[in-house]
Amino acid sequence: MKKKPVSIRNIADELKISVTTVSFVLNGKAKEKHISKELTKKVLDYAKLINYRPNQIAQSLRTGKSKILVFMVEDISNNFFSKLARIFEDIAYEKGYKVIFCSNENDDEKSNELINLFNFRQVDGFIIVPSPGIKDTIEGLIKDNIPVVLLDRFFEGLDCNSVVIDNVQASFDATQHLIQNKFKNIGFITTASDQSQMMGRLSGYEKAVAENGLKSHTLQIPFNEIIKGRGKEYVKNFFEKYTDLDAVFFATNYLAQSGLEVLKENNPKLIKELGIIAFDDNDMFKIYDPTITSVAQPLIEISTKLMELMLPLLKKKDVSETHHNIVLKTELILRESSLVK
Amino acid sequence: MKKKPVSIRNIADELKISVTTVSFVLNGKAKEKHISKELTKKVLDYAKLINYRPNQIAQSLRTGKSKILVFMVEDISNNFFSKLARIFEDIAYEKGYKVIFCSNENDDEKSNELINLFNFRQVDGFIIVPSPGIKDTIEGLIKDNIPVVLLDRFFEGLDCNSVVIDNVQASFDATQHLIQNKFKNIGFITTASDQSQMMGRLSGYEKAVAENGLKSHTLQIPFNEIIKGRGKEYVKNFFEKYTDLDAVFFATNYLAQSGLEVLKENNPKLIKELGIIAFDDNDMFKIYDPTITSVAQPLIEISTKLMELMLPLLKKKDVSETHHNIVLKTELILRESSLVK
DNA sequence: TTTTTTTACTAAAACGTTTTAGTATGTTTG
DNA sequence: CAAACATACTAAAACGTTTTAGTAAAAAAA
Repeated sequence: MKKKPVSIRNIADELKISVTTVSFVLNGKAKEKHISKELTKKVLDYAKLINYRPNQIAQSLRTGKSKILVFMVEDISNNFFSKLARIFEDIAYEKGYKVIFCSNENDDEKSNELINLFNFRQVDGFIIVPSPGIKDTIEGLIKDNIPVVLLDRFFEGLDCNSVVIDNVQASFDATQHLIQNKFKNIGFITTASDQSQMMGRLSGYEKAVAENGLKSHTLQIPFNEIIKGRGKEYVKNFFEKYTDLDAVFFATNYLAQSGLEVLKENNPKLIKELGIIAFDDNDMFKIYDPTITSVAQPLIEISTKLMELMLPLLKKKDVSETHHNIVLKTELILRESSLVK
Repeated sequence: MKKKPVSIRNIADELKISVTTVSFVLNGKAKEKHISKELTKKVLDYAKLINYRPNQIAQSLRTGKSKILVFMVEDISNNFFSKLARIFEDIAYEKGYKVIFCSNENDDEKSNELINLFNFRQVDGFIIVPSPGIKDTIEGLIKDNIPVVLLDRFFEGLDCNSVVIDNVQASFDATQHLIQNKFKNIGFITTASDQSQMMGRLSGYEKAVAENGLKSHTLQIPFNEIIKGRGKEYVKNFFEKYTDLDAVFFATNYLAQSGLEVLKENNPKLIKELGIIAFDDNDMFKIYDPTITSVAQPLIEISTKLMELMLPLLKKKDVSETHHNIVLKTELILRESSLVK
């Protein structure tokens, strides 16, 4: 029943030539290998006729290249990451690479498990949004000459390719924007994390607040509390404690979601009264009431840069040469929630 | 620099035994193949010591199984599909399968291209949200004995495994709910599509409306107009034409998004006055004002069933035996938007 | 004319597994 | 005591490619 796919051998047999010749032709090495024009054409024509597709598994075994990339993010169901994945998918396919997406939940064990699962040899490269404690693992990959590009965050003191945004500036600008719109008591809700992106966002906020002689009010929720779904309680307590807040800046999109949820449940009219900005845009923000101002990351640019960094690594034999750290600008999308009230 | 991974050969050489023996032991066939306890232990211990991981590419070439599944959806950045992907990911990994996600944009050419790209042999099975015109392609896959399970929609007259929801019932219940809450002029906004899921949703709505002696008001937007981003205009015209609508039911989540966007732009207070239900839930619906009633699909159940149908196909040699069509119930999540106004 | 070079092609090894079809012992059984 | 069987192991083929190291004939150079 199962029709066996045609192989290079079938072509060779049919044309009474060797597999070597067929392989050379099919790999565009006809000239280089002195295969005659006529034979070259015959092979090409017959291959097309029987719709020959090379067995990539066999190719991989022989060449050591699988044409598969791993795109490991925190959570593929998160709006930011899924949008990014969608764009990266197209770029990768265009270059002949397939992509395996996976979610590490920002958990070290899960990250290591996944990286291990892919077993080094069976994928050509890794795009990784690293969890906090896998610096050594990443270092190991680089030592083993596996192409890696970090995304969204990086490790201090680890020389590795990365594509990130200027979190400090983004956060500074957003805060500054709130201040310009007359908000004076700006709360900052973030995760208790020493990862680069979160540190950047915090310091951008603090810088802006300090420069304007305002006080900072930050809530740093432990990550595992968020995982356990207890983030909302923290947010609730925060709003109860600082009743004189006139604005709030959420450092991630899921924090913005829980934050809005809490407000909706406990003090709905505050949603219209507070100045609100969320990090990472969401399609729903432009139809919310009020529409929510957000810090939008340049998804297309990020994906493009990722591939630009990845491609040379995939060609090279020595990956450890020079690393590049790309830092991209964000865009502050102004909407109703941050207007002077 | 690049340290070469250990192979079965290294183990054999080190222990002065044959690769065959090592392979048998490593595949748990020690007893069956009469390998002595002592040798078995020695192999296992040494394999663990040097952290042996089989080269899956070589395994794949030999066995013809890649342990990779393709999960093809309309658009992985769509909330519904990314949530589903996240859950399916875990289930698949648990069973030792990796997953390649891809987006077909509900486009036939793209679908065929992708299926072709995976080249039949290099992946073990396909989970597919089929675009309208790939019935033949799917049939071809089944004929070639490739495991396929359809998702979200199916083809009339094609015998193939599938996991879908009871769209008619879901839509009927949602409409009925609006009617019970005193809405009398219910609009239905959908795509002009003859795909099973959309037909089901339309007929569920129409049945409910007819049974209650109400008039149906439907807007069917051509799919390519939506792609071109012109969906909003259609919605706008619809609302302008039927000014006496008191409720609206959106047949997909992206339609709900454009719909709300249009209302927000042109007639914001209508959002609070209309009865609103959206097909497919969205995290933001519970923090919207008003919170939006939605028809939620059972994501975990869907993913579980998909895997339950897929696994036996992956074992069997003949895929074409009996097919199963799983139809799951949805849940109507009641929120403010559908309450009596 | 002999030697060298170029052209046109190929045999066979290699990638790392799994699996078939063994062999050489030792142990029962009739 | 031979025949049958069980135990413990292995050689080699196979999966479908790519690539190295060729060969044989024709053309060019000496």
